Amino acid sequence: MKRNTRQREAILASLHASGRSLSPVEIREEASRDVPNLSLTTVYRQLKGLVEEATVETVDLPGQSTRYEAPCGVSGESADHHHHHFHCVHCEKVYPIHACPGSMAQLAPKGFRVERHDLTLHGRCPACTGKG
Amino acid sequence: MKRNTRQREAILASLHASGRSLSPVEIREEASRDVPNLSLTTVYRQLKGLVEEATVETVDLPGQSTRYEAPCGVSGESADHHHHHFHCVHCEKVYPIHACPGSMAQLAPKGFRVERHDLTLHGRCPACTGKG
DNA sequence: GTGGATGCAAACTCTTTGCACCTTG
DNA sequence: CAAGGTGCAAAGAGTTTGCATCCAC
Repeated sequence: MKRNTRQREAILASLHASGRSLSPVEIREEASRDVPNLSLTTVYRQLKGLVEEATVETVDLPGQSTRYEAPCGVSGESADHHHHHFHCVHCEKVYPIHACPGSMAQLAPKGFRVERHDLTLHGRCPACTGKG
Repeated sequence: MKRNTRQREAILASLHASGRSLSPVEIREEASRDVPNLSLTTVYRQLKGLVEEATVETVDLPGQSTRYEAPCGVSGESADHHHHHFHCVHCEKVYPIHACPGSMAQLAPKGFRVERHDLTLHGRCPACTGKG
């Protein structure tokens, strides 16, 4: 995955433009505006390559299939900026949350070594607080 | 799902005996000792019924398919006791954590209404802290 | 020009459904 | 005995792979 193909550019553009985590299907929908016949296969293959080269990050939320996001541009920090996610139960969109409650190590019983944590908030995004 | 079949009993027994969250495949492995020809189809069907009647709870962790657990017997509390999970990155087992850092509502940006949160700790369980 | 990238179709994995047979109450 | 449950096989949904063609460098 080294060449700058139209497909690759369109996929990256969709991720940067959205500012949130997208599923492969969402990416294809967005990128299809630039590359009409873009196949899902190509989306999956490009994402795999982009994740390997750390240009894109995977986002795994409970009960959902993997989404992808462009690393945030927070003050010079690069790719692996630690953050969490907000999942809107109404529109199903996923937004980054650049905050963290801190170490969770004290929650585990003795004998468990905590190395990492994932936190997901569920609720209504600003656009959906009044709906349904 | 109202009858007490051998299959149903074996599935429930495997969940209670384990004390942790099991995948459908793990459940079948355990329950197969009691019911040798137990089909995965039946496991899925019983789990669906058990979840509907709140006898069993689903556990969704990031990047993994749904697991199931018997509600804990913590001091008279019933089915929907709020808790989190610890995922061992070595043996892949999932353990309940009966602790919670409390409300996470303040982490979300203004305009987001937080209704619920999921927290998953990753690391080594007591049996795996020395291994690999 | 050539090796990497693409798109289609087929393969794969996980889960659900259709259907004939079996079991519980 | 009748309604519900089981097991097999097939169907679906999401993701990956094989292969001939295409295109970026």
